[in-house]
Amino acid sequence: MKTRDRILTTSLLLFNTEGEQNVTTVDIANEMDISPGNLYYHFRGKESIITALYTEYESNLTGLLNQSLDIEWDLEQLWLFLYVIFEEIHRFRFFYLNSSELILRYSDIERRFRRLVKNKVLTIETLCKNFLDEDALADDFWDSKLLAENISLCLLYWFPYQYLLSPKSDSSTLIHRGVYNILSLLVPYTGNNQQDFLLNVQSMYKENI
Amino acid sequence: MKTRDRILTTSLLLFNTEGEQNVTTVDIANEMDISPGNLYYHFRGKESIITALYTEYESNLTGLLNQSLDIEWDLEQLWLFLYVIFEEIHRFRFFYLNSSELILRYSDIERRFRRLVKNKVLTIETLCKNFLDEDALADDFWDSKLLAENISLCLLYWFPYQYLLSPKSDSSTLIHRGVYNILSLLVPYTGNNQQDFLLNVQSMYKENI
DNA sequence: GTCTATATTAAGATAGAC
DNA sequence: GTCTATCTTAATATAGAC
Repeated sequence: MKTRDRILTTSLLLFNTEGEQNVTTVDIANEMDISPGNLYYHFRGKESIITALYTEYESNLTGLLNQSLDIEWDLEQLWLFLYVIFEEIHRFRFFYLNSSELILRYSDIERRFRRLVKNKVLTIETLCKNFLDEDALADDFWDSKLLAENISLCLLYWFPYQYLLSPKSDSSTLIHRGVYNILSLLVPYTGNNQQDFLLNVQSMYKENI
Repeated sequence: MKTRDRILTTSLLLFNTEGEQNVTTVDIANEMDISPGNLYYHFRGKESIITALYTEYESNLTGLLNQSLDIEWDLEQLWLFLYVIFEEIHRFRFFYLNSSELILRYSDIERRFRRLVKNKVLTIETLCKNFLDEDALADDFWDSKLLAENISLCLLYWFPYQYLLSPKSDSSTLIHRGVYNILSLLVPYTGNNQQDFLLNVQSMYKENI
């Protein structure tokens, strides 16, 4: 593994566990047993490491979101889709543990992160419309919009919220619970099959945990 | 107004607008046109300012939460209650814009913040049980717990989410939309009166905006 | 590509005069 | 109580040897 890649991997690990603001370039170099000077040979500084990480994350997530359009979903596919999204978010969770302050300091990432979130909300709205009973989503545009916003909010802040309540949670369990939580938000909009849908989701949850 | 109080007021303002990590003791002193030395006469440092602000916030919110128990709620009271909570959160929103990193650095606040959030979830659960149709909340304990968790998550991250999507939002509109959003989460659990409840909430929203 | 040594900058904090 | 001047510490960044 090349040093440049090791720097990215190590930075990601430290940012996720210690918080981006609590990690310095020297910390990263120490963790890798290389000198700070070496680190600065590969990257102009911390911001440029963060930008490289963000670029990877953005491209992964955009790929996932684009895949999802024009598909007729069943519950199992939907579960898997949400699972993979959560996994990706978890892999780069430091962006979320600190999104508000991070975007204040790095305005380039601010624009890109905002665009990505808006893209995410739109994808979720489309997905909901394809998946859910159209009659159950009221004519009033608020309903489907509110639903998509709440799902998006949950996707964004699920990990920060869970780490706040219990910092030592097991990540795989957290992801399963996150998927379950989002699917539970859909229940009221599944028309006449609410009871079935809920039972299916619950049994899926129990299988996977 | 005494200097000590002016320091707290100014710090709160700067923390909320610039982000806590982007504000130094010198920034605070400059904003007030006093010397850094003077600031250090009144507070041991930034952490001790933050702790003082947190103590005020905690005591305000605990008071609100305690008030709420053992009351039979109608929709109007509930609207007002949520509004006041959101106002208080907004007043000290810097804690929320950066909660994850902040608690990593200040472990005293970490314990207290976690306790407060848990207290909040419990209050919301009780409140839901009092307010909502008991039959609509399934026997399975997950349902009422999930609902309370989602409301709590929304209370915690409403402002960070909204500022992320549109940084220049008007705060009073944001609060109204936050209350509306939370009440909309309750709709599926209002039993046979769902339609009425939703219409009432919507008209209340339109009145208040 | 990598190291050591060092320069630069900024935040945090204190001492002592007024 | 408040100011000026100054110290300490830590993070960021670069230069030059290997």
